[in-house]
Amino acid sequence: MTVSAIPVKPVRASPRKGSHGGRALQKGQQTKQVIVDAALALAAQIGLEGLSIGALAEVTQMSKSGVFAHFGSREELQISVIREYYARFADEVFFPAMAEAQGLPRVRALFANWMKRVAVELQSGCIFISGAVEFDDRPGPVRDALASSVKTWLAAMYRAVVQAKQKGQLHDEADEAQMAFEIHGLILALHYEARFLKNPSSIKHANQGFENILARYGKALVTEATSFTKSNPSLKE
Amino acid sequence: MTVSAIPVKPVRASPRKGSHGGRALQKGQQTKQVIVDAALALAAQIGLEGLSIGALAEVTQMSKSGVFAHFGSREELQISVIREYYARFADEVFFPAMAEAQGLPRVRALFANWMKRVAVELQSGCIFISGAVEFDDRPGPVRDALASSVKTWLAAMYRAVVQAKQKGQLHDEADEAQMAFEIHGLILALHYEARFLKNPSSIKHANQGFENILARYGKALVTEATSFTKSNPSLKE
DNA sequence: TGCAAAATAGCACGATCGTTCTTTTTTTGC
DNA sequence: GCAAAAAAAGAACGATCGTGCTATTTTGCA
Repeated sequence: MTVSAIPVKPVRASPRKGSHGGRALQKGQQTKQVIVDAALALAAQIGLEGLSIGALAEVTQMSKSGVFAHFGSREELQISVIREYYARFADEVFFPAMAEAQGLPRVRALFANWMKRVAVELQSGCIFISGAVEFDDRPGPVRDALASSVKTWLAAMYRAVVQAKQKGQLHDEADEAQMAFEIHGLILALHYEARFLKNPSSIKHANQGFENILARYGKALVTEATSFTKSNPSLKE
Repeated sequence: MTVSAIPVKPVRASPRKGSHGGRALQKGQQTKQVIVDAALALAAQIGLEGLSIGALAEVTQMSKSGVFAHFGSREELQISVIREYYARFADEVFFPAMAEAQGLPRVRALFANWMKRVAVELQSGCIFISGAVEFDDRPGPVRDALASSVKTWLAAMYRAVVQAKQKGQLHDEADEAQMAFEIHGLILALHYEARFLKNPSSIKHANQGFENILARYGKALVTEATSFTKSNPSLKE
């Protein structure tokens, strides 16, 4: 298959990485990273199942066997892609939000970062969503890796909601799992309606939906007075 | 690929269909229907892109070329599957709900039927969802057929919401498109969390989410007094 | 009952797939 | 700079894919 993408030259020989002399990656690790990067871009477009070693070799201007040797199997390649995707997702969505105070501010930040990322993925595609469809009844290590990544993220979002309730920022009857479920639905609807149906008002609807959820579960007037614990957020709280 | 499914014997020769002599389908149309049925089951499991003529021939115990001849191309087969899926969806979800009175009763019926169908599809898979992911940036007639089917259904749901508002059953500020978007999100989250993540409380969350939406957009007390126009629902209103 | 037409089978094609094995090239440590 | 080790290439494999072509079988109608 001819993939319309700009070829990515593998590093031919880069003796030391950059100028600051942190242990440079071995050559093999360098090119493996190049391959995984290309694979991630490819998988975002056409899905994890659409990932082919041949197409990947073409993009990276390597031989099929050269690409293959880094992973040993296609499944291992797919799992590497999932790990890479998860790492980037955490960097862009999760960690920045941890700088916000526990409770509603952090919930808002998590959602805002999530939205920001999905907005980008309306062009490139999201493998947490496409992968879920591709592997929803195909057991195996790839599915396991994907499900575990997704669960970790959703659990983080859920924890933030629980903390908001513990801080008294939500109604006493508010069901945290229910709230997390509805938020997840907004993101999925955004992805579906914007990316597939090309409906341009989806972003607005997703944001409005989030405000609606906050209005329903939150206590009416505390929305603005919650910046008191912005001190020293631990990454695993 | 070996598909673990019970083979479906094609009709060998059935001179007349049943006893009541309505114009029986030509033999060709009969087997075509058998193939499409099998293809629908297969596509629900592994996606429209996973549909292969070889696997289909195996399941229907025909030759590859025999199967192929009915469609002329794989794309045409996929489109046939989409049409069949759409027809069944309309029969199970849309038409029964049209028996309910315009307004909230019909909105409730549409959602309830939708839920009922998705609950079944938690085993088999939904090609409106998997297809959207597979074809979200793959232009062509298959994508067109799929998008048009989905849009038709979502528009029907939207119309029902609009009618509810026209009947004064929703707040004056209620945004119908917003409400339809949020409902769609609930269904998508249900499908994702139940089918992929195997989360058993998803159905409860989806139903609760729907009640939450109604509570937010509806006028508080009219929920029960809305059975006055149950007379003669036209199918295209 | 026979005959044209429709339906199905059989076979082959080029392409692509993941993977294995062997050989060549490049990198690395001394 | 040399030798050992690592990385990459090359070629081939069996399988499966969609599709075209030509036979064969089955059907529907006079």
